[in-house]
Amino acid sequence: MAKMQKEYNLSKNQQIVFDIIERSSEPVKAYSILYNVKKKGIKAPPQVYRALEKLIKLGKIHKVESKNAFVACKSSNCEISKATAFSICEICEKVTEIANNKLSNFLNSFEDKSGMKYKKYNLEFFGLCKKCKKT
Amino acid sequence: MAKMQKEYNLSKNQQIVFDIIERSSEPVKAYSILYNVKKKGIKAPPQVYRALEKLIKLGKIHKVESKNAFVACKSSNCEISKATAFSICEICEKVTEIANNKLSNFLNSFEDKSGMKYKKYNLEFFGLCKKCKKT
DNA sequence: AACAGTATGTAATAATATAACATTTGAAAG
DNA sequence: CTTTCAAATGTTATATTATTACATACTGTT
Repeated sequence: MAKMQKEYNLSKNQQIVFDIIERSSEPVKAYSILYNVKKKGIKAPPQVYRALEKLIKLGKIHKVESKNAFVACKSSNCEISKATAFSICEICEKVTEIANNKLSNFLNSFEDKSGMKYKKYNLEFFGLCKKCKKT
Repeated sequence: MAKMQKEYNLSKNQQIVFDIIERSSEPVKAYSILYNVKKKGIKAPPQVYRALEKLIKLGKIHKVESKNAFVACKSSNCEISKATAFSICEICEKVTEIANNKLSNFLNSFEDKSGMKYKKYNLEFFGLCKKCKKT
């Protein structure tokens, strides 16, 4: 039920693109999505990019900037995408969204001397994941 | 003197590219650099991208991922680029590197439950700068 | 039915980045 | 000084990522 509520107002193309991203275990690139949805009638880049743009606005996906790739948002309450953090393994390239209250509280309330009020942030951590650290 | 020490081991192309970026008051895009260095004999993208890659490795510039653009590092002690934070105005697009010990201490020591050890991070804050907030 | 806002389809092209290979340079070691 | 090796350069071509522009269709109001 909660799941249906999350998704029932997506348009056809938005739903198709979202499904691809949600089912992937790793970040998906725009042209990889395009390739995978050709069979569903989506043929051209703008169709994909428009869906991506809307999904980001809705907070259903995030863009991992350092990889130009997209992941589904894991936190069900992430209605609007304004605070994102990822951990990225430099060897296996696994990307995980970080859900950590201490981190988000710190960053959401962060202010520096510039007098700028921050509404949004994106943080990407790089390092070695558990598995790759061992090898 | 300190300045010379900072720069004397850059190669010709690296120095040319670095000069462009350092003199700019805003992030510079790779192809904008390319356009500006044609007169200096740099003619092709790989020449620019190779210089950028090296300069990033040296910590002399950073890439602002959300803008695909490059800025000179402001903190003179930033020998190796491993911890970067920027504030980005959503209206005027001004980008400023954030140097804040509380922030960098917090992020450098951050650990989450994933067991991943972070060596590096990039953080981009978005909001309205002082000027744009008023208008 | 008329309207407004959103979404779609399509062709073309812009912008960003890398691959591959030949050549040159510069510093260190013999 | 010359051999050597890593780094840097020059060059052509191409891969990858993203947007512009414009025509059409769908959806939910009034």
